Amino acid sequence: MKLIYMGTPDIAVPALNALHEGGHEILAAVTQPDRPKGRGKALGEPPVKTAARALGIPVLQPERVKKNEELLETLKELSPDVIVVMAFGQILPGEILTLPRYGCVNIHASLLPRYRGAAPIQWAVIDGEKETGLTTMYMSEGLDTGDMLLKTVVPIDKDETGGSLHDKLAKAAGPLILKTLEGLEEGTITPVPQEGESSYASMLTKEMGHIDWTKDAAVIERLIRGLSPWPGAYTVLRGKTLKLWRTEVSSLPESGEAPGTVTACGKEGLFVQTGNGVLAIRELQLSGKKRMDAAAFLRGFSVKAGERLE
RNA sequence: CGCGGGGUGGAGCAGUUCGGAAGCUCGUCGGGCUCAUAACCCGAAGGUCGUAGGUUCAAAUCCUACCCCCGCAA
Repeated sequence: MKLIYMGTPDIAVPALNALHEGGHEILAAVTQPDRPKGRGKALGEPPVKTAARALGIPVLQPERVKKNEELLETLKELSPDVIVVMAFGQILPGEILTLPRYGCVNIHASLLPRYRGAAPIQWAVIDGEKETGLTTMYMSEGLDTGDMLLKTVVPIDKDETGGSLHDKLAKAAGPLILKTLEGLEEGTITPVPQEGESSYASMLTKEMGHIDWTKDAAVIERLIRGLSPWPGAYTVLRGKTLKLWRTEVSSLPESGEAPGTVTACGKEGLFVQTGNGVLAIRELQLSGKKRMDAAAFLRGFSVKAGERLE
């Protein structure tokens, strides 16, 4: 099919490549404008732009897509059969949604109608879900509310992080979108309205990662996994940010001390009392330092039992 | 020029203020003790102190430039 691809971050790259390899004619890739990023201030281009250029696909980077006559005209001239959207980052106006013959198809990283919205992957981990997946759907003007086409189910492992799940889903998106387009062309897919329990996965913020030690150890452990590697979960040790990368719920008995208190530290790691249970810190990173395992950290930085994490 | 921390044997760090012997906790190797051990005791190897210049009798330490890593912010 002749299509236009809209997407921005890493997760949208494999699907673009798959469409290209699958023999579809990609008329253009629409992505967000280059923005300053990184430590310096250098202008960085969205991953989808990099990927599209590598494939020789023209790139469009409108500042915004709503009320953008120029963009609308360009899209009309290209006359795509379908527009495929994955993690584009902007809401598409009705004029665009109805433009292609087969409409606009979105790839969403959850099993809809659950986890609509911006950060479905991380929230699935944080909530302790056993599985999640991808859903392709027709786009409507609501947020991830359109009729569903196909799904792929992906299990969530015990040690799954937001990052690892992100990668799994990104890979799975290619085959799913190819199958979806094939089905649309052959008329073998019946769109299904979203019914049943829906939920919304709000955007992640840095502040979410500030650990509340009064929570259950299991809840904190999942939060740390879900927010890894971005935006990361952290606590504060002696006034410095201490990121926690890997933890385990410990079987050690509770100390009876206040939540956030370090109860023991040694080769096995750092143990922290939570609101319910003890959490063992395996891998961490102090502000300005590299990420390292707890044993290495303790060799150069002595933490005493009884210290508080805030 | 967005703000800030840092580069010291294989790992994590101290030492830099106020120049003057390369140190700590581990790891590795050898030996000892032990029924045994990730425990304990004794010993050893291993370092261009990020790079390049400069100041000095003398630089990890002071000055200049550059490279690299990381936290915040986006």
